[in-house]
Amino acid sequence: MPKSFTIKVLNIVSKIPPGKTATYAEVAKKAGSPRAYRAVGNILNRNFRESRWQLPIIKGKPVPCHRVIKSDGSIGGYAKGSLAKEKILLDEGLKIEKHKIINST
DNA sequence: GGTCTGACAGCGT
DNA sequence: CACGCTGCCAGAC
Repeated sequence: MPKSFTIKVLNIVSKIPPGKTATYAEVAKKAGSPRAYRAVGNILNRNFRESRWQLPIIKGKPVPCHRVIKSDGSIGGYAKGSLAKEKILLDEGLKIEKHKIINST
């Protein structure tokens, strides 16, 4: 079992399957603290920057932090820019309308 | 060791 | 319906 919350978050995010997305609240919840969504975003942001703008590797697996979105389904924020994040999500095969993720319908 | 920040979420106006 | 303020947690300085 992980030692720090950061490891948990990175681990969970790295478990997000392609073409899917997870909200900060979900990640935080799975990390053990449903109210730590603030910390989740903070961790990912810092981690991404510290990783030299590349996907951080946890347990030998990349951490697609761009798959983490807001609870409203909106893109939310992104170190490289919400627009870039949206573009990546589109490339993942997700459907985006008005800067918002459309999961099934 | 205390204090401020931050890629959010929820409620109120 | 859109915008604003507050509350929360863990991390970094």
